Amino acid sequence: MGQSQTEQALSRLREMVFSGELAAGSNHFEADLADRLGMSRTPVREAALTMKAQGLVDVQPRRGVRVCPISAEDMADIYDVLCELESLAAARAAERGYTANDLQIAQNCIDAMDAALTDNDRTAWAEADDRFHAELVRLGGNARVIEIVARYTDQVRRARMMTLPLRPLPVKSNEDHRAVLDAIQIGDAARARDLHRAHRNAARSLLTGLIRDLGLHRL
Amino acid sequence: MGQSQTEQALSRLREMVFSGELAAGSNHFEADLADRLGMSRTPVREAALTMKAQGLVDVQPRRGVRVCPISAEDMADIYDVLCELESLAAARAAERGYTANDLQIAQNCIDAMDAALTDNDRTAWAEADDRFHAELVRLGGNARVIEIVARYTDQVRRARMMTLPLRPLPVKSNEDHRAVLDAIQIGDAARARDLHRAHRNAARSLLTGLIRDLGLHRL
DNA sequence: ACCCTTAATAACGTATACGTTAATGTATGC
DNA sequence: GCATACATTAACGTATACGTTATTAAGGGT
Repeated sequence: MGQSQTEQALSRLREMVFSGELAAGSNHFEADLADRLGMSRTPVREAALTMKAQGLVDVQPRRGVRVCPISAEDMADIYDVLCELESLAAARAAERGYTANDLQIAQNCIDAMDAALTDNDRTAWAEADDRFHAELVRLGGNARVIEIVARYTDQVRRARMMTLPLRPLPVKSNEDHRAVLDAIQIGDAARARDLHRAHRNAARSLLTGLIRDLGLHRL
Repeated sequence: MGQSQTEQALSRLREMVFSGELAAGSNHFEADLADRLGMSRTPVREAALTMKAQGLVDVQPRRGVRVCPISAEDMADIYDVLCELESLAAARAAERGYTANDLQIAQNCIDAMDAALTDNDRTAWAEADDRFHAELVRLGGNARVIEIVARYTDQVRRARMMTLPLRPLPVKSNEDHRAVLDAIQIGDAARARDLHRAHRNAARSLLTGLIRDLGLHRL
C-alpha cells in the first residue's frame, strides 16, 4: 500500500510551496486545497499543521494557510544557522577518519557540479550543490544537525531557486567544496570547519546582498 | 476568549511529557489521551502531530503516541547543537553593543543562580539557568536560533531534570555565565563565543558522562 | 455622505461516524 | 506439537456534519 492521504498532502503541498505554485505570502483555504488535492479537509489540515511546525506556512483562522515569505533578514538568520551547523558537521566528519571510499558520494557531487559548470547548467549545479551539503552534514553523524539543516534548507529553497539565475557562476564555490573535502579526508577538523564556515559566509553575503540590492523583499 | 482545544491539548501534553507523567518510551492511544484531557480525538491528534514535528513524540499506527526517550548519544548531539548556536548568539550579542541596562535581565538570572546556590536549591538554580540561556539567545537577535534552542532544550528538559540531583553543585557554571556576560558587555565577540562554547562543552561532557556511567540509557 | 448596527456568509474548530487494517487469538490440518 | 489460515478486535485514517465565530455586506440612522 502507498502512503496515507496526509503524507500525500504533505509532499504535494511542500512541492507546491517550493515550486512557487503557491506563491510566497499567498493565502489558501483548507477547503480549496482539499479540492485541488482530491481529498477531504482532514488530511490537508494535518499536513498544514506539520508544515507550520516546519516553518513553511502560517495557519490563521479565516485567512487560511499562508505561505511564509523570506526576507533578507530571514535569509541572513538562516544562513547563520547553516553556517554554524554545517561547519560543525565538517569538523566532526574530519574527526571520524573516513576513507576515500566513504567520501565517494560527496566526491561525485563535486564532479557533478564541475560538469554542470562546464555545461553552464545552473539548475543541475544547484541540485548537486544541495546534495553535497546534505551529504556533508550526513557525514558529520549528528542526527539533529541533519534535521535542522534539512528544515532550514527547505525554508530558503524557493528563494534560492529564484535568485539562481541572478548569481555569478559559482566557480569559487567548487574550489571551496574540494578544499573542505580534502581537509576532511586528511582528518584536519579545524581546517574543515574554518573552510566551510568561510564558504557559507560567502554564500550568506552574496544572497542577502542580492535580495537587498534588488529590492526582493519578500521571496 | 480562551485558547482552542488543540492548543490546550498541546500545552497539557507537553507538560505531561516534561514532568514524566507520560514516561519516556511509553505508548499512549489517542482515545485514552482524549479521555484524560476531556476532549475528542481530533485536537489530541493535532497536538500529537505538532509534538511529533517538535521531536517530542513518535506517532505510529496502532502503537499510539510514544514519548521519545533520550539516549547519551541524543544528549551529545543536542548539546553539540546548543553549543554552536548559543555561542553564535553570544558572539552576535557582543557585536550589538548592548548597554548594561539591556543586559539587566541576564544579570538578574545570574544573581538568581547565585542566590539558589547559597540556598542549595537546585531546582531554583536550574530554572534561572534556563532563563539565562534563553535570554542570552534572545540577545543574539536571530529568530531561528531562538526557535531551535527552545526546541532542543525542550527535548532534553526531562532528562536534565532527572540528572539534576546527581550533578555536583554548579559553582563553576556561575563563574562562566558572568564571564560570558562581561565579554558581551565590553563587545568582545570572539571571547564571548569561546567562553560560551567552553561552558556548553563542559555541560555536554558532564551530562553525557553521567548518563553513560549510571547506565541511564533511556531517559 | 458617513458611521454604526445587524444580518448573512463562510471558514474554521471539533465531534463523530465509519471503513480499513494490523495485531491477537483460535481453530484446524498436518 | 507446530504452523498456518481465519476470525475477531481495536486503533487508526479520513470523511462528514455541525455549531461557532470572524468577516463582509447591507441597511438605517444621524
